[in-house]
Amino acid sequence: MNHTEEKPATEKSLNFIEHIVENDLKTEKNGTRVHTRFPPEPNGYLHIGHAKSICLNFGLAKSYGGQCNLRFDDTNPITEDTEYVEGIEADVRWLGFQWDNKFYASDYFEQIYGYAEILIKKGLAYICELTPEEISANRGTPTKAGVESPYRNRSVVENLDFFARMRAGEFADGEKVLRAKIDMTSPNMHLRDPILYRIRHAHHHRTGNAWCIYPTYDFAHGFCDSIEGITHSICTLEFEVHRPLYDWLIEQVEIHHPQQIEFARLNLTYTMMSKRKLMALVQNKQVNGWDDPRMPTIAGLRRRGYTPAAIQDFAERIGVARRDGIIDVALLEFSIREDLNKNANRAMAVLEPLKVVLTNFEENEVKEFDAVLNPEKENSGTRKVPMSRVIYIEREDFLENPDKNFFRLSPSQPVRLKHASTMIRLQRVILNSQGEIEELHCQAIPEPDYQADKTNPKIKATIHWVSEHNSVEAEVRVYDRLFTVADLSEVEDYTTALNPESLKVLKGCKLEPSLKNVKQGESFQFERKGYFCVDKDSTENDLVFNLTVTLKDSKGK
RNA sequence: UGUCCUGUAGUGUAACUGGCAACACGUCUGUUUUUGGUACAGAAGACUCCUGGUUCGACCCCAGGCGGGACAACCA
Repeated sequence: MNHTEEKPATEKSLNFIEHIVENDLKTEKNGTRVHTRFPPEPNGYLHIGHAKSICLNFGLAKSYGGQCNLRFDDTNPITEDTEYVEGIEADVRWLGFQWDNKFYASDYFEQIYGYAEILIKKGLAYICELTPEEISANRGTPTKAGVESPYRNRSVVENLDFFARMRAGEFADGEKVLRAKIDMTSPNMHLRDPILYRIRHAHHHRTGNAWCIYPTYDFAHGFCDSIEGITHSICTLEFEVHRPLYDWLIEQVEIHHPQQIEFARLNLTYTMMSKRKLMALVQNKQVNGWDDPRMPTIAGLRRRGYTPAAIQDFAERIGVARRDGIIDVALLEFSIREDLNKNANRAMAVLEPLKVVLTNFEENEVKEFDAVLNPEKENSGTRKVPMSRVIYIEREDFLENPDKNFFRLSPSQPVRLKHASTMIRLQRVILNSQGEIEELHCQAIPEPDYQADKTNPKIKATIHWVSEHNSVEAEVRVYDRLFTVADLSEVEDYTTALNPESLKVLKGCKLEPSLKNVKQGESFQFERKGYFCVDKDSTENDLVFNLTVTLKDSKGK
């Protein structure tokens, strides 16, 4: 049977944007072209919400044989920096996408300036000398019309002259702006003579000091789309009210008219998605940088052990629509578990060790077992696991006074040691001076011997373990959600919702010998615990692992 | 007391031109299992926001309500 071909497109339901694209293709609105773009502002790092947009834009181009540009929306020199453009490029590539072209809004500053002159000549733009406060006051409110600027009806000649002198640097910041002349009574605030150009004597990360006036987002964005021949300009819902202005500007200048389409931004439970607030978390040291594994940034997710495949799968599953909502973070966790279950090799690691002496082992006796690397993957191979007189098991896997639902080791219940075909039966509990359990003495019984004696209790559980012999010590960072509240939009001050237990550093964890020579970024399933990856802080002698996500746990149900 | 957008199982997304409301996650059962994982089988869960209209037939079209969101940066 041949499984090479994809499912026919008709079997897959389309999202509303795909419906639009297919219809445009059918009517040849843009010929056979589909051209999208991902337009980040280089003023911060990308997060999982951006990943949704990246998957959407690049994905659309891919599935319809089109192109997708990466375009940095760098119209505000005071917040932008090359550090961020580099980070963004790395993140997009890491996610698995390659842009057809890389552009910057600043590439078009000269052309955009020309469009401004066209508008002025058409009597559709003017130089306004009101202060920011006056402009704001004159704009009115959504329910109250604005009033026209006294500078609104200057002559074209005067406007052209002032505009040239603005560019020449004759005026200070804020002294003058270029405004569109549209309608101060429009119910859409964005049509009340929006600002097109402002004076900013600031160094731009790409154009240096060539300009001291910069176009606003509204003025630049549609023109950039148009110049690049974008067919579908996809953005989030908050730009919906900007669309009439987007359309108006392009119509006045009479150039290629891309279609702006808005979709609902991603919201995730227990996750904050505001770039500004994420920046604050970093600056206030509530996390350890943009790539802190608790951060929803691409860099954070990468360090946490998330894979591009899992993030793409997640983006696919959540779909695209226009209604606002909030996705359960459990869906993201499902995507990464599904990927890692299939692809991560298994290893045994005891995070909170309890020493167990196997009393029937000789002092230097070592047995060795073969353990499969990944039971979900054919021919994944095996690794050697040694067993010696002293082993460690997870503290939580032993209970002196268990209830009915406890399946693991207890005074009356032996357990199997995974991969070892060996049962251990408790002989003695050794307490320290505080009366706490210090170590266990157990008898090790090979499985055939154990099963041969029909009076032995039925084995109910198999636990992981690590022998002292050749074991590796490591630090393991166990993460929990950064916030305690599911819907952060309902919290006035997010700092009150921070989870004090979002990071637990476990030291002295015992790992099996196969984990001795791991590489940074490598992922493993620590059997029965979860998926962990090697952190960048890891060195040859001091291993550090991050919890990516725990295994699903139905204990106690 | 404006304009625009938006209401479908707990969550998210489908349902093409008006024709049995489907899929995924989550939840719950069971089977298998040397991971309380995975896999497999199954279940519960929706007056499709409400009221009326058009129609043989409405999640879909129309009217009116109600709920949620966006918009008043020289940010994007």
